[in-house]
Amino acid sequence: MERESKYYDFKAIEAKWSQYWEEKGLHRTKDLVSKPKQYVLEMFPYPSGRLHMGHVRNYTLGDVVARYYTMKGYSVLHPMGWDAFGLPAENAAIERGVHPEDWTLSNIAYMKQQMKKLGYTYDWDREVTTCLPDYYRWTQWIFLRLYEKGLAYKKKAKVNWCPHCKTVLANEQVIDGKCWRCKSPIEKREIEQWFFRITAYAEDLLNDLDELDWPEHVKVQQRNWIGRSQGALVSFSVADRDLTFDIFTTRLDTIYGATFVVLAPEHPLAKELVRGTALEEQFSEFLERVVLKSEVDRLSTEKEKEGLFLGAYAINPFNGERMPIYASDYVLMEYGTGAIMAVPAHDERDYDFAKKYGLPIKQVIVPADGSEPGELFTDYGLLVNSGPYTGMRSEEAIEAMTRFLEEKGLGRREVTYRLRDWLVSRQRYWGAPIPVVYCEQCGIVPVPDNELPVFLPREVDYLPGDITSPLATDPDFVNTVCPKCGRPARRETDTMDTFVDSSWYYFRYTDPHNEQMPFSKEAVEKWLPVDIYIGGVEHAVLHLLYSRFITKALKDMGYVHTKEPFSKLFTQGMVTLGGSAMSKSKGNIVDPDDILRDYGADAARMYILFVAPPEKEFEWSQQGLEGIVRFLRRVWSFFVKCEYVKSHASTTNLSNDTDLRALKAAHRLAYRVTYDIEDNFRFNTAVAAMMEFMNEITGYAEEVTPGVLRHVLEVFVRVIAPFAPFIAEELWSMLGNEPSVHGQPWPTYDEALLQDEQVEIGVQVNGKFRGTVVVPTGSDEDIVREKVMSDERFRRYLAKGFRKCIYVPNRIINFIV
RNA sequence: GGGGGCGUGGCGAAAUGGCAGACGCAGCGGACUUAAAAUCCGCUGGGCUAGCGCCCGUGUGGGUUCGACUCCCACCGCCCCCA
Repeated sequence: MERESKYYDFKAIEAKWSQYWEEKGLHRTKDLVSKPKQYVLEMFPYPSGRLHMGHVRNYTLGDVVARYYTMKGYSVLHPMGWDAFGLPAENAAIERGVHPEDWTLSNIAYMKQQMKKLGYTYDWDREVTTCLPDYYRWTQWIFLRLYEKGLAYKKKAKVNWCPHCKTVLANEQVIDGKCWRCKSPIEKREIEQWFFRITAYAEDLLNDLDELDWPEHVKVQQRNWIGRSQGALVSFSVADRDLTFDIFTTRLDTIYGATFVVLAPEHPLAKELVRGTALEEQFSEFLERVVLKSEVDRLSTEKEKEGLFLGAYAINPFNGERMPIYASDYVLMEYGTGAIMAVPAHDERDYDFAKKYGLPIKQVIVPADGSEPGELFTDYGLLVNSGPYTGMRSEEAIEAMTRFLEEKGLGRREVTYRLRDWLVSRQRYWGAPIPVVYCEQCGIVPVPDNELPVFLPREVDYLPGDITSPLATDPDFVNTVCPKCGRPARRETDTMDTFVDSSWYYFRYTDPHNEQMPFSKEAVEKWLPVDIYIGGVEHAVLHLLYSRFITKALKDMGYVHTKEPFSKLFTQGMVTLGGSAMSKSKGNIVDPDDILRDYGADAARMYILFVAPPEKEFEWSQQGLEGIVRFLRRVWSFFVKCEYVKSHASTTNLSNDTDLRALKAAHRLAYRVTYDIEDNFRFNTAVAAMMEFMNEITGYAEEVTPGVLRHVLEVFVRVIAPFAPFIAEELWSMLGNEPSVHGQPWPTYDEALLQDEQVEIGVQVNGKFRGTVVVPTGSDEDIVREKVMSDERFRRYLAKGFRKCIYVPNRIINFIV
């Protein structure tokens, strides 16, 4: 294995070692029972064409972690795959006439080759591609299991409809309420669609967050998303009519202040109340208008609320007062019961509505601290004007009033969630077909397991021009026979949301070639949960919540042993250019190929790790890259200069003070890099530590005994190996060692060698920094004080003595005068 | 609208209650060179000073503390997510 050049020729080094690793199968998962396991996973990409810098950042982080744990002696699973169904493939088909499958598969081939160039340790024998039948077959299988458990069901829901393109649009295709392609305003249409009952797990999804080693802000986002609220259902009756309805409130304490009631326009009671009255026509116009509004607009506290009096009154069960019933867009049918009591004095949106429609505002809560309440006061406080509850604190009143409701049979305690069921139907071609058929005789019939997969036909019309799915245009696909009764039947033509594909892929990696099951329980038990999951913070809610739900459902069905898929999560920051995320449509892409060609994989990896802390967003800049290349070149020439050490055995037998200095530098380096990796992946400071080590050692290397120098440099090479794997391998052999450095143990450090004998202590007077003194490490206050007092420089500040002295060992001493 | 985040030199950043600016980029000066590039050495937050030094400085305003970039409150600006 001779080097081709005395210069740092990264192309030659990369070519040589990637071939060597491939031949030796270095990246294949080693299933060693004797070692503890570590499942290192990065969120798999959508194969959009080529890698962008965000991918490079994500996968480099994961690769360093995987390599680090391998060197630490773990049995590591580090797989990669493709989230390969999705809309862009269909767009490519429409715009360029390429078949989605061909487009996707060629993108995969390209991106895979890019990943290999970057030196990632993926076990490609376990590659998973969600758009291939041997994968989506199992996505369908999971759908069927959920269906059997009642966790998949059908109901009507709104879709976005573009009247011009005559097609159903995905949410991301609607921009400001307009079609992304033709800019015409979109409409809402209601059709029957499939849902997953994620709300059945709302409580578990919330509670189990506590056990996860996830960033707190992600947990907070999930908690808010689930949005648990504890409150009460209250039954109201309609005055002079034999009708009742339930409202949900979290603020039962304010019920004496209720002055009107608001129904969602979609509420069945609303229609019922206006039927046959003069208001009927006005109401249906109103309803039509509201239905088109987005939820964001409807819930806004800024946008004006629209309401319509329904000509009827409700009776407040606590005080018997008559309250007008309105329908308004700010109440949603999907949340709570679709009906609220409005308390304008103590709720912001009720207040705005009351102002607009001139409705009474009645104070029933005052601040507990006796301060003057404004017209609108939304906090807890003390009750006033509330009959027998007057004088109670809000918390007490809620409890007492709930008991009253329960005793009288007028209501009960209720917990509601903001979380809604997961709509999984997509009226698109490029996705996994939903495996059910519709039989006139038997109704909805699931496709039997032995008939899976339901293959996606290759040729269809992607723009069917009807409120239907592309698959519906293919009679060969649609027409089938009922698996139950054998009569003619129609297939479901919707495909599944791609979040379904990505909600279980981490299980498939453990057993990717299994043809009997999506995975064996044994394989999952061996590897799951994922020990460290790395990906973009933009997935903090959806993907991560869906995956948690699927895992819990599979656990309850006995297919897996774990109730949580990802023990530890690391969310990396975005890579931006010109202030926004790199994306094709914005044309702000930095192509990793250019970087690889001009600077090499090691430089690309080191740079992206060095330039910013990994959880933080960073604005791409090419300039700093030069610095990393210079560093690698400097390392290279230094090792060329030190090549003589290879004829000396590596040793830690020290002969002089410089040997000790060098050894200490190596131990400090090992300590700092280990600590930085363990402490939340602080790779930027880890790389800085390597630079500092180099800056130091190059100053006195020739004075170090060759065997000691060899030992010290071996520490350096092992430390840099996960970061810059190619050059590390080459440097390792330059030191006279056999490959591979990546099979070497991670260097350990000796605490005793981390401390210096002397330490510099900051001297403050009245908290102001005035200089330093050097004392032996670990000196007592007396010694330091003595040293300061006898020092000429501090005399002027301390001439009159001092009142107090604060000493922090090895850090600072502060005199208060 | 709701939710989540981020503000430190010319730039990326470090320091998470104890000497603000480690490490790197850019810049300036020097060495090498016929010259340039590359490389190497030195300087580099701002202001005042002949100099020793002194003052100011982590978005803004308050607070806690012997001591605050770090903790608390309010505000300003920017970014991300929303079935």
